[in-house]
Amino acid sequence: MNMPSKEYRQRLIEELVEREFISTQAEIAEHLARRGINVTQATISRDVNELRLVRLPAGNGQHRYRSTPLAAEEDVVGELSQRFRLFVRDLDRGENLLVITTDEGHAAGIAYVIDKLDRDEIVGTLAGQNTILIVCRSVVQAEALLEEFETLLQ
Amino acid sequence: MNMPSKEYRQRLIEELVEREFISTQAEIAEHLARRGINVTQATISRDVNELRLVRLPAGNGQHRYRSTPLAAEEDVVGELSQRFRLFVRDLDRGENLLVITTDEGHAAGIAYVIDKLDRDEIVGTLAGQNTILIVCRSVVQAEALLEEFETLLQ
DNA sequence: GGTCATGATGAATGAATATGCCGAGTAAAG
DNA sequence: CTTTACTCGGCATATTCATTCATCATGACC
Repeated sequence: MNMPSKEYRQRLIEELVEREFISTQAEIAEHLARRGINVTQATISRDVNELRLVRLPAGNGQHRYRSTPLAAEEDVVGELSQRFRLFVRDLDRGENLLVITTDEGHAAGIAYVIDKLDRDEIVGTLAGQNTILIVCRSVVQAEALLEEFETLLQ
Repeated sequence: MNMPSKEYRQRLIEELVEREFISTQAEIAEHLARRGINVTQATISRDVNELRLVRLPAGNGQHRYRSTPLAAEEDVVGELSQRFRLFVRDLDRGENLLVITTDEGHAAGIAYVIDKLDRDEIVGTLAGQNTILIVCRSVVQAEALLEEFETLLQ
């Protein structure tokens, strides 16, 4: 019925909460209305749920809606870190090698994702059933990469 | 007045929400009560605010309090379905076969998980790079299984 | 002692959010 | 052209959360 689709509206909401200090769903509805999108709070509530937005207390009685990393699925890095979180068991470094232990059977999948990164410092990857070996150009680069991955995994 | 201080109570709350799946403040109050700490929802509300806890939507209408939206997710069936969503592209049925299309390289991983289910109605699974073939005992069972999987993915 | 200020809390209530139910629209199947 | 199945979203309401107001306890001060 409405040309501006649900998807479009939700994208606007995501942008909105990052750009502005939004503390209620009614407020979101107002902003959308100014853009010509008229929906009720009920709809916003459903959107907020699907987008997995969060109402973060400021500690002083104020609140602000924020998106969470858990919601960022379009974002490549976000998605990547999700997948990693799920399947990567362990990270280790030895010389210029990184060893990643994964859930059984997932090594090939993770390795494929890593290959797609097409990083210069990675010479190549080798995947077994639950282990990936990443060969880096240098020890220093291996360390840097390890740290980067660990950050991704928090 | 109360021996168990406000500070102590708040520490308990922080532990609690990380350890258990808590979705309302009333629930928090219950748990505390079992530990002999009797406070009302009003107090919990103030605590939640001061601790800056967050009520994170699971995307399916459920909520869980978390100490930070950035916190790692390690548990829960609800999140397992999330994992599948990331990797399962498509579900299809033909006769007594289910065909699952996955992200490139992930077929083996998903197939392994399915194998571990050890379901009677599954005769066996066959995984390529991005496709899994599940052979069921009967057409009816294939249909039921498909529906079950689809429910998991919502 | 009394008085004042402060902080924690509950009861009641107001504000904000979630949801059951229904109808409209749409697409696929028959 | 029906029927069926789904998705979306409004309305009304239920649920959940925040806040106001009053009370009690504590400590500082005179």
